[in-house]
Amino acid sequence: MPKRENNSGTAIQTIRRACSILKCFTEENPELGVTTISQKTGIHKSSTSRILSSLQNEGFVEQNAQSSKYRLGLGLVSLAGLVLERLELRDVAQPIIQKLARITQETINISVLKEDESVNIENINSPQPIQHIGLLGRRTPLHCTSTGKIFLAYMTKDERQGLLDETLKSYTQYTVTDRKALEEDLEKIRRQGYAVAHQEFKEGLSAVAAPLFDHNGMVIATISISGPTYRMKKDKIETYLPYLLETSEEISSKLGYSKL
Amino acid sequence: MPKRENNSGTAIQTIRRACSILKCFTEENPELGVTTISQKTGIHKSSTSRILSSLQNEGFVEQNAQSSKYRLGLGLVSLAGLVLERLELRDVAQPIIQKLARITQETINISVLKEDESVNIENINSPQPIQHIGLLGRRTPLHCTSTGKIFLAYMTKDERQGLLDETLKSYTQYTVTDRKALEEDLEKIRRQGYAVAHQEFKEGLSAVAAPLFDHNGMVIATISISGPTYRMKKDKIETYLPYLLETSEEISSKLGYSKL
DNA sequence: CCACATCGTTGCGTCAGGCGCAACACTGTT
DNA sequence: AACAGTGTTGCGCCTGACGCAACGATGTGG
Repeated sequence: MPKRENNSGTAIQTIRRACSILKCFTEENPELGVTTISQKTGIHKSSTSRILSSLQNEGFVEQNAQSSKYRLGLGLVSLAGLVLERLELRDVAQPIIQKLARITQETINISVLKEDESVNIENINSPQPIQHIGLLGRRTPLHCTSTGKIFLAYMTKDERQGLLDETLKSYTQYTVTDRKALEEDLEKIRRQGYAVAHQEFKEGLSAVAAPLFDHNGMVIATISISGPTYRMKKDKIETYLPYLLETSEEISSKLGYSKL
Repeated sequence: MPKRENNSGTAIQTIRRACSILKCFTEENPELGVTTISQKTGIHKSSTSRILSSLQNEGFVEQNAQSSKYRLGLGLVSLAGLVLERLELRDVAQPIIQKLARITQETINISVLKEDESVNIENINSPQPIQHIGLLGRRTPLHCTSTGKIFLAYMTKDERQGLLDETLKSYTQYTVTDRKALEEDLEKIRRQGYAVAHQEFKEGLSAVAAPLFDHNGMVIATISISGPTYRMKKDKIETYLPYLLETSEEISSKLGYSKL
């Protein structure tokens, strides 16, 4: 048997396998067949079938009755709900950002830093039906998102070095891949207290983000407004900014932060 | 080795074990130690430790650096996000219910039926900080919640028989445990097109719910307003009702439902 | 301040349980 | 009707997950 199928170190294989199967499902491929999964993961078809069947018993995946393809199950939502509940931040922030959502009519996200990515833990989607940008739980890179740059800007240079890859991956023609240019951008973000990103991660997508501080003055999360680039021009962003900063300050102060 | 640790049939033990470990975590006990989990599940301490370690590699659990206790991880949120995204209903409903949340200032939930429980797939919490009633992913019983009674009311009697236990479990002194009384309640709910529950599931908790129909005229979900009983008196509910029904009709029509 | 209790982790040898193989039932296509 | 595709399932082999016990770390009470 091949020693390492996808990832790290010492762990129970069955669990590693089960997880790698779960991770096959994406936004683009929400339903997958046994054979496809088997190919993607390199796990034998029979094992794949058995693992899926086990996961189904637990409600982690469901099987489409007609196509007999599998998809992720509601059991995951229950567990994830507990994770989200643990984050007091979310309780505090939710009512407050509703006002911001109403004013801007754009998508609002709250994200936390998890390893070398930021993870959305709360989102209110824009009522304007363009594209769903604010998927709950979505992970995005740090160096090319407004949210991520906030995290980078408010950590020490050493921490930053540890998290960023050698070469900054380019996602669009606007992605900043030069280390020095990024550092300058971060310096500017620290000065002004917010971060902007235009199409640095995805074409046609723009966002503004501000930091959320806890009682220790640490940045524990970010709040961001995002929307299609054509709606998020400079003047529009300048209109939103005071509301964004007001909101972030209100949440931070409820988390026990004082500016002193 | 004992044949059945907790649940059904033929499945890979490691996965069943891993899942039963994950399911140890609750709202009341969000952080657990290896020994505690081992006792709860009946799995040997060493195996428990190894399984947790594997799950940690996958981001499904995290370990508190100080106490070295475990808690559920953000990796689950990413997967659950994909589940929620799959439900087009959620995209459609989210912008619409924001208006309802603003008007009522109470907690709004959207739930779907999953086996013999209803599962919250979307919630907007009340800005009034009393208690968090609308946990995402929370599962609630059918016969004593406004949401659940909607599902029961709009299914056939046979389906209902299949889902309800022999004896209706009593959660509070107000829980309807008499089969006949429940049927009468459901009949009333069908007539008026909404369901009310006062403290039937939890003391001090009240809610009103209405059905959401898809293009086939099937009830696929419910929308509910919930809050503390002292705020949800009869007159208050009557004030909310037209807004609730208007909202549910708006969502249903966007799902392709027409009243004809 | 040390003995003790309790925590979570880890080598080790064993054997149960997960594995790959191949045959299977089933569906939809040529 | 033959076929290529799906997902599922006995079967027997052998690997890999298991329980045991020892370990280091932590903290607690005498």
